[in-house]
Amino acid sequence: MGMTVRSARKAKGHGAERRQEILDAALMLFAQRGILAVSTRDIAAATGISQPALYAYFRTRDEITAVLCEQAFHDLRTRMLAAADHQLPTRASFMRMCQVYIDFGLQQPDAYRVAFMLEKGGSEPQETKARIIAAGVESFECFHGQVARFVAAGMTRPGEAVLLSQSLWAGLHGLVSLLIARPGFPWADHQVLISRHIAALADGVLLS
Amino acid sequence: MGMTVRSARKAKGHGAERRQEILDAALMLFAQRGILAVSTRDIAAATGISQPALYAYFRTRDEITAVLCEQAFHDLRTRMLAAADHQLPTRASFMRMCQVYIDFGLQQPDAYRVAFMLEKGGSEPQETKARIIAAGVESFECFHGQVARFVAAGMTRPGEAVLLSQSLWAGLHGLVSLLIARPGFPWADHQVLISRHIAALADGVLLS
DNA sequence: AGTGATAAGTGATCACCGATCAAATGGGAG
DNA sequence: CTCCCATTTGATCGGTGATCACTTATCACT
Repeated sequence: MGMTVRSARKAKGHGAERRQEILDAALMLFAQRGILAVSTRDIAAATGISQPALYAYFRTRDEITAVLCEQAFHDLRTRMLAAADHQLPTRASFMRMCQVYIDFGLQQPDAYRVAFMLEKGGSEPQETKARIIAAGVESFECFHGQVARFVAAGMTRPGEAVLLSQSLWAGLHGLVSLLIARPGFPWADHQVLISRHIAALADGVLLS
Repeated sequence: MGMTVRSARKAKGHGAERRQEILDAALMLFAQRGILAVSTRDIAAATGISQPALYAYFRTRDEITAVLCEQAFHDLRTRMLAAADHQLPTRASFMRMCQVYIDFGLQQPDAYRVAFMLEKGGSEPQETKARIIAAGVESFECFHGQVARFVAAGMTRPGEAVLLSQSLWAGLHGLVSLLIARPGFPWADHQVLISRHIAALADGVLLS
């Protein structure tokens, strides 16, 4: 039955590779059915191993989502840095930065959900939770560094840079999280709404 | 044993009252332990009935949260209408409206979470889900009505009113949801951050 | 009062979940 | 060939949401 998959797996499986296979399978299932609807047994079956074997690579189910989250945030940092490189701090580059953030959220909704929208679990995954928050903080600091460039260029309205960054981040997050969480809402055209939103944020943060 | 509670319950229990008792107990537990950490058995025990009895009043666990959500949104509409009554559309009243929304979210974080931040459940609580979204839409329309007053007064930047409303709503939601979902983040002082955020939103929406 | 229909509540149970355990498996060193 | 140890597994634990058949209490009507 599962022999073919099993034997194929056994050929390789140097540990680290297997770990990544699990992550790949989990990511696919998360995107496909939604995070909460995927069980450890599903992930194991999709990977071609038994359910207890997962726990040799991850201490808990939440750790799988946490690692996926970290990977996604590494991607976000990469994107933001790539978009900012060699760009003068103009209003256009400000809006481009905002666009990068929103695109990231809409293209990786599950990672975004885990990072910023997930319910505080009842138990105490303190350490796992801390990793997710740390990944978010790291990305925010990258974001903050970008905003600081505009502050340093004297382009922003008065206020501490950290206040501007957090406010702007909240403004971006609001649209991303609502579009993700409530796709059934009677939204205006996404592109129009996003560009109008970014323009409003720019008007709120930058000097006119 | 549980006799005292049982007999006390049985004295009353006209159905509708019991239903509200369940809602009250659930709301308390949700606020106390977090939504996901409360089981139907917990709610039943707190109400003084057995767990299957819940299903005589609510078809599923999610319906309990949905009803609580509807009640919370009724409260939000009441607050917004009360705050807007007899107010001229000035920049100050605009910011007051924003403050009302944010206060609501921070004071009723669990209801807010259910309404706007909850994960799309894997199964199909289509009808229950629809009720939550409908409650959210209803509140948004109230919100939109308020924004429309500022548009009609010619105070806003160009753009369709619905675009402005959705963008502004997203801006407010972003701060509320992040403050709720990530209390451990190194936020700037809440009050300062909130007032700065509201000011930025006003600058982004209203004409200077 | 006695009786039967009706509503309400309950214990037992189902399938599933995340997580853990002792036992089985299988490839590499001697 | 044999031993060894890491890896993998079937079985199982406690807990979850939900459903079932059964008991209990209430009340209208003869």
